Amino acid sequence: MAAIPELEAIRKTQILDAALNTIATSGHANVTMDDICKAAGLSKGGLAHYFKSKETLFRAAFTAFFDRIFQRSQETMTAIDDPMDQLLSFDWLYDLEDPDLNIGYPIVLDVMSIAAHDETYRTIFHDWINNWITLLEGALRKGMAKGLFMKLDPEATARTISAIYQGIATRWYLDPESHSTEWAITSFKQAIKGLMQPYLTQPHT
Amino acid sequence: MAAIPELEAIRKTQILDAALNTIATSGHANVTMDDICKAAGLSKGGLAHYFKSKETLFRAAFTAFFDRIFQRSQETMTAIDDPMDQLLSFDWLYDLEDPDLNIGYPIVLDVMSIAAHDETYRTIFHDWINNWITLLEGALRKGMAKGLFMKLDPEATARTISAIYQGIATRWYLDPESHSTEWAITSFKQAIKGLMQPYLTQPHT
DNA sequence: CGGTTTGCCGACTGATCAGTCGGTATTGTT
DNA sequence: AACAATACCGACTGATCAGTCGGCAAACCG
Repeated sequence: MAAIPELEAIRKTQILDAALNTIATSGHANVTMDDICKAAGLSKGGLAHYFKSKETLFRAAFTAFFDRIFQRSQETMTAIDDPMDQLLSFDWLYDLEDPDLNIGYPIVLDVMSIAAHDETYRTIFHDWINNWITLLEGALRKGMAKGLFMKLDPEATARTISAIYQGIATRWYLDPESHSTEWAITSFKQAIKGLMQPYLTQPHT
Repeated sequence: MAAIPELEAIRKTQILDAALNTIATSGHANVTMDDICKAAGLSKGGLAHYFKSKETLFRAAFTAFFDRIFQRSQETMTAIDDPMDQLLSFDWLYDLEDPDLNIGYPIVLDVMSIAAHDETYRTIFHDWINNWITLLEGALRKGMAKGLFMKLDPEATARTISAIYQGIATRWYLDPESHSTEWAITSFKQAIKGLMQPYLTQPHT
């Protein structure tokens, strides 16, 4: 019997963290179960006790990661009051010192490349995006309610804004030599402000 | 001896095409040399005669693909005169009927995910982006020379524009259920027009 | 106490796959 | 004709790896 009842939860997060770190470092295609065992400090059999197969583990790891990122986004955004500032609040994406992001970029790129061939991963991606959209949509609706933004399609606009963030972030991460952090931050601000400009009832400070 | 002297070139493109199609269908991580042999109508030994290793073949295939896409972009763009229309000329990206693009999206996503862990692929990505940037930069410079755009940083702006295209295209491809083609086209036009708005000397028709 | 369950170990197995190599056939050269 | 080089074949090899399984130890149960 387990000494502590929460052992299972502890082990699972321990394994999921190990999996995420290993995948982020080597890429999902190059990761073996042995690598993850080593990173998690468990044996093959021990790991098998908690996750039946590699696929199960990978999916759980990716899902766990996206949940974590969503929490972050939500917390950052709700700490801000002005709707326009909320739309622009994702500058924390451009910080590789942040451990979540450091592993996050490779993970997201891996998930997207798998999603191109796998229905299940497409769903994971879809769900993640939808969370993101819900947050941005909230800010847009609030702005309309407050009379700051004119009438617009909040979902479509939210999708455009998040796609802009993602496009710029991908460049910034994969080719930092040509895409500085200043470029990234200036770019997303200009792009999003430019997009919102026609809908603003008053100039944004 | 070869019956026809161009045999080598023929075989190589035949193999590269087979590789690209197979990778696009299954994802680079799931493709075996045997798969490619079958697709190319050659045996293992036959294929080995032209490409020494899987890595060599993959790199050659990806590079060949990016060259092809660059050609396309260049041709499309030079057929257009107005600089602002040139910036907006990439709506051909949003057409899955196009065979190049049909295989192109999975390929690009694969390359990006590999690039996250592999210097060589980062270079391939970097070079591809730079080609793209050069084209957009040309349009921006022409616009400035013509007095249509006010003074701006052409490289940084070109990078922002192409990042917007890519962000929107990725969404459109991976989650079409939530990102319609109309959304994609409206989005990139709004975003790019919004971005350029402050620099326009006269309203764009 | 004996018996059972849980947690974990790591050697083993079977499958997969990249790359090799001896061979054949066709074309060209002398 | 003899020889050589190129183009291609496919059986084989060695390495890798996911998943299995028998076993052990510690904790709990009756």
